[in-house]
Amino acid sequence: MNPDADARRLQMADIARLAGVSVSTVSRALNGSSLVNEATRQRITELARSLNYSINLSAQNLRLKKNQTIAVVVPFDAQSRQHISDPFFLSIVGSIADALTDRGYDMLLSRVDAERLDSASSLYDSGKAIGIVVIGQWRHHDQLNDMAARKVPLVVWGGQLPQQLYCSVGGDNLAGGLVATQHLIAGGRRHIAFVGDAALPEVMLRQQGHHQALAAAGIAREPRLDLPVPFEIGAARTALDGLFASGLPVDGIVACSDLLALQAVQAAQAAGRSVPEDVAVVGYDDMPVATYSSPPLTTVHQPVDLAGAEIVDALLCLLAGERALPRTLPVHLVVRGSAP
Amino acid sequence: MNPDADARRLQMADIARLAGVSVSTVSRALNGSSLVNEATRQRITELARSLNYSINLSAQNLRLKKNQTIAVVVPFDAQSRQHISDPFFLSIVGSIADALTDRGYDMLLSRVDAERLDSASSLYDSGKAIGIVVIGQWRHHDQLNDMAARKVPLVVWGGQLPQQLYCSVGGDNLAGGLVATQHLIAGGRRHIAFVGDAALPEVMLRQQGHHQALAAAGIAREPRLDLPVPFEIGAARTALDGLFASGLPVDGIVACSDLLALQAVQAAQAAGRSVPEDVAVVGYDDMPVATYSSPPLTTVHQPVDLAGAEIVDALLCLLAGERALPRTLPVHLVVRGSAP
DNA sequence: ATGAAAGCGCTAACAC
DNA sequence: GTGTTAGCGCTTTCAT
Repeated sequence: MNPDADARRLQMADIARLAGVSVSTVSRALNGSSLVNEATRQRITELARSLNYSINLSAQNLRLKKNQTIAVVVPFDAQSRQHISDPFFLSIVGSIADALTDRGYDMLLSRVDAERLDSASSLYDSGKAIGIVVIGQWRHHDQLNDMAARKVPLVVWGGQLPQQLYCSVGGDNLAGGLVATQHLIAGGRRHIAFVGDAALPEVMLRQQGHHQALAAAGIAREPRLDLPVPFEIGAARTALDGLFASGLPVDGIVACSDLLALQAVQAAQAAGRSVPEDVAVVGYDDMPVATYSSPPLTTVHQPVDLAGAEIVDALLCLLAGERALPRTLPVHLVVRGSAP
Repeated sequence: MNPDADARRLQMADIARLAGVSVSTVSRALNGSSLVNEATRQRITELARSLNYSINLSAQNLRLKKNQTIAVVVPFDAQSRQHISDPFFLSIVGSIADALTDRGYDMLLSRVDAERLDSASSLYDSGKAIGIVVIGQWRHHDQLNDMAARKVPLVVWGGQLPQQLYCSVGGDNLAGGLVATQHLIAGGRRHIAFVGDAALPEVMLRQQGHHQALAAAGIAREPRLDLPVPFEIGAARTALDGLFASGLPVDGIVACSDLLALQAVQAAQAAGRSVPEDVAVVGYDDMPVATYSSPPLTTVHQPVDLAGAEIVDALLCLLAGERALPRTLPVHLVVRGSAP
């Protein structure tokens, strides 16, 4: 017996030999061509299945110049070499995975340095993927614009910015920031802190909404209440402790993620303030954790399930050669115990 | 000018023509072969980069019979068509993504029906991936064994079982269940509920540890204190409310995830019991949320960062033709407010 | 209805 | 050192 006969991968020629037909017939049979006799088609399909044969995709893709792989890129912070820790980003990835699976595409998950988002385009250039989804704009709107200008099929989860060449899909950040702050104001709060790094476009838009709400209520802006903390875990606590220690009056907090909101709750409690009585807290994202914390978080719900589908649809438009317009998805406030 | 000249993808022949050399020379230059003149190598590399050329991987893979893609499979519950919601599974995926990236592999993320884990092997059979990582055994140890018997390079995140043909990597579930319950017993608790579905191997092992701890302390098992609730969100609350309504004495809870623990805390509080005074709660996983809840969760820490590296190392062993033994990673209890 | 043969874009003997 | 050539496993004309 050939020693490596079972180690070698089965290929079409093997099936053809075993079925006593030519490879072309096998190819046709397996692809459901109507040019092949129904009986032989059955026989070949059967044989292939029983031998657990399946087509070599590298060869098929090469021949058909086809590829069904979409790259999803989750940037990481190179300084801290930190893992994706925020549950929101991971949920979005899950949602995209579902949408791609439904439409018969494969998903290549990769991570790139958040400072070099444009390095993601090598995934496209190399033919690994036919399109790219980047989760978040981070600080490099410009790099994303460059990629789009180079005709890389690209969709970005994030905020919609002026002068934007790429297609973005994201929650309505302006509205999110607005409703969060409006809710706190309606609850009688006047000294509202904003927790999030406005260097990120999404956060900047939320902060604009926040400022709009303040202005509409005739509340003067207090710059020291804007805390530019990153999403990465841990960094926020110090800033929040500092806020409560500063003596600055604070009776409300708008945080840019549920995790940040939970940290705000903790910091407040550690400083001897009760939530929501002394300080009302509004989170962002409405992740499962928002329901199960004590008190449960009032938070801005982002439509994660919808997000994956919208991102993928936009990308497929792009791949079909159509123009894909940026999409802004509706958000809404979910009122729970932390800010009734 | 050729109308679709710029639409067509650049290929080696183009570079060769432009550089005035043959394709083989380009191939050699781009692959850093020492057989090519340093000057021409420079020139070709330069040219290729300036034109943004990069190798067609389908062709390269076909030719080299190579492939650097690992499939990571996250099962989903077909009945509820539920998304991956537990942050732990998503963290593991992130950790694997990091480990694969570090080692120069690509990660294909896919989702399969948790009842048909074996369908994952088509990813291997089709050549999409050279190896497979399955997150969790779910109820189909047997299907995983079949895949391994069919020589699919496979590593499974989960518990180590007897009669196991595949390589598993997982936290030390037995020890985890043991220390969680021991800690509660040391704190004077005698009526300890266990929240998790023992039909899943990982949970079963934890439950064994739990029972061992009870036996060692001479505490009789009360079957009604074992709550077989699934990981999926939401289902647990009813069971927990039922527990507290039943009149059965309960002064401690061991939950199989931090999310389940948070729900236990909520259910206890809703039933008028205070945590940790009336009921002490221990979670599992030590996700970020455990730190930021109130009270913060005492929980069994799983080494997520290590997990990705171990899983990938095991798979690479397998791919190198070596035997990969199951690996059990150390866990430890992190004591916080919910069970001091 | 089926087979023979020509490539898809790349690499690696093998020549020179 | 560089070019020529023969495939990798598949699909698809073009014959028959």
